[in-house]
Amino acid sequence: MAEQGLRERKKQATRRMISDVATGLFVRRGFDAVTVAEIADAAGVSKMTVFNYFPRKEDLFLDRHDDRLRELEAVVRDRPAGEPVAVAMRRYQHELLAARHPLSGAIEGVRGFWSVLESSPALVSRSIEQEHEIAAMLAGVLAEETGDELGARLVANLLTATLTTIYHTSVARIIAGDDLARVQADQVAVIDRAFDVLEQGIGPGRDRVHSDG
Amino acid sequence: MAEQGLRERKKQATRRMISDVATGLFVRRGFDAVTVAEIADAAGVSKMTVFNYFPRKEDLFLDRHDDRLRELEAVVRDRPAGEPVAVAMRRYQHELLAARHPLSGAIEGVRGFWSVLESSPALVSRSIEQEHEIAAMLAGVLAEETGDELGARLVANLLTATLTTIYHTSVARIIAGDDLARVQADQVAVIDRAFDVLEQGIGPGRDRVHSDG
DNA sequence: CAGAATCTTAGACCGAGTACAAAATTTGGT
DNA sequence: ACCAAATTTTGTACTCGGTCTAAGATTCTG
Repeated sequence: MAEQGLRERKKQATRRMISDVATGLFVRRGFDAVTVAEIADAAGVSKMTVFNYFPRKEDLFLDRHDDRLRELEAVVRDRPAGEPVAVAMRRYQHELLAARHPLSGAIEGVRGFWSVLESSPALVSRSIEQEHEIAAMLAGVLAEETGDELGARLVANLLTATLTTIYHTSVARIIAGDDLARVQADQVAVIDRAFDVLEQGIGPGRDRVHSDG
Repeated sequence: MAEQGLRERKKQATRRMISDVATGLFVRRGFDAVTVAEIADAAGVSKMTVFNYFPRKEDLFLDRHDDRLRELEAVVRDRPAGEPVAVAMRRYQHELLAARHPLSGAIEGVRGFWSVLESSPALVSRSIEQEHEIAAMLAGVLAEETGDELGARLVANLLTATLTTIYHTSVARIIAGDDLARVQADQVAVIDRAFDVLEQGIGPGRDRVHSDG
């Protein structure tokens, strides 16, 4: 199964090549200023081929989404039996951060990434859409586990909101020019605070710091 | 200030007329099957004028967004001093439901609305974007109140996730063919459950089931 | 090596959205 | 009521993302 034949290998290579060429152009000149025809040209390929690999122009830039979706699904599915989703996800976020993973948001590269993203409403819109796909996936997995549709959707949407808040907090600070090392250090507390709120709620109930149950 | 002059009144009328014509066409034939040129034609106006009032085609259908945004902002801003946002928002959701307001999601009309919405990815995408705008607005208002950026964003995003979950729950059931009266009755509990989760968190902490009062 | 299956290509085509300058309409002052 | 300024509407032409189709090139199977 590791062997895939020439055709499949060529396709993977072409896909990556197109994506790389496109990303390079986007970074240099901004998303909207680069046309698909231009990308095809620079990649030595026809416009149709570009769309063949990437249904929308936005997918040329946001092409890690599927991987992320699969990884998040694995986090939920493969967590120890009986462990609350929030606990597994909190741990995963800490791991991302510790590994200096791009998706932790606490990495130098987000500057370039974010400036391209913000350069285009279409790109922003698509990334929001991807966030929604994550929520839908989580809701599906959880509903499968518990059979409780409403509960699954509630948890999935709250969880997704938590993840994006954590990510955006880091990105915002790095964009603002904060020192990377400092942001990385602070993110540990950000993750914990976010998940504390998720687990204990926003209600004024008992003081947030402490749990009596 | 009630008097607005002929020009302003005409603009309002034209705007509404275009929107009505467009909505009619969308309902009959689906969003993507109707071109803007066609709408302009049917409305007896030029294509440019349509875009003059509605920057994107999607706005022709989702034109209540600004009102909603303002109303939600008022709910937060005008709530009794010291009252938690979640409490004010919960009350507001119950009011929407009691008033059989379209935005409660528990109303016959959502069928047509939703079928048009689902008929177009662009429309779905735009509505998700609007949801994001709501979250951003709430985050802004809350940050203004407390000065706590991270806390504001956390609460705003969780709150928005709660609102959309409530709405979608109702819509999904009505689409599925459930009896309207029954859905409306059940929504009271849905709202309370959703806000209970929001206020008390998804953690395993205290038993989630209790407290129906 | 032959034929089936798949991928790529060129070119025409569609619709959303923009640019621009001319024409129509409302406004405010007299 | 009339004129000039401000604003809105319109027609036309254009760009760009995305789809369609039919033909050509490449890889696969045996």
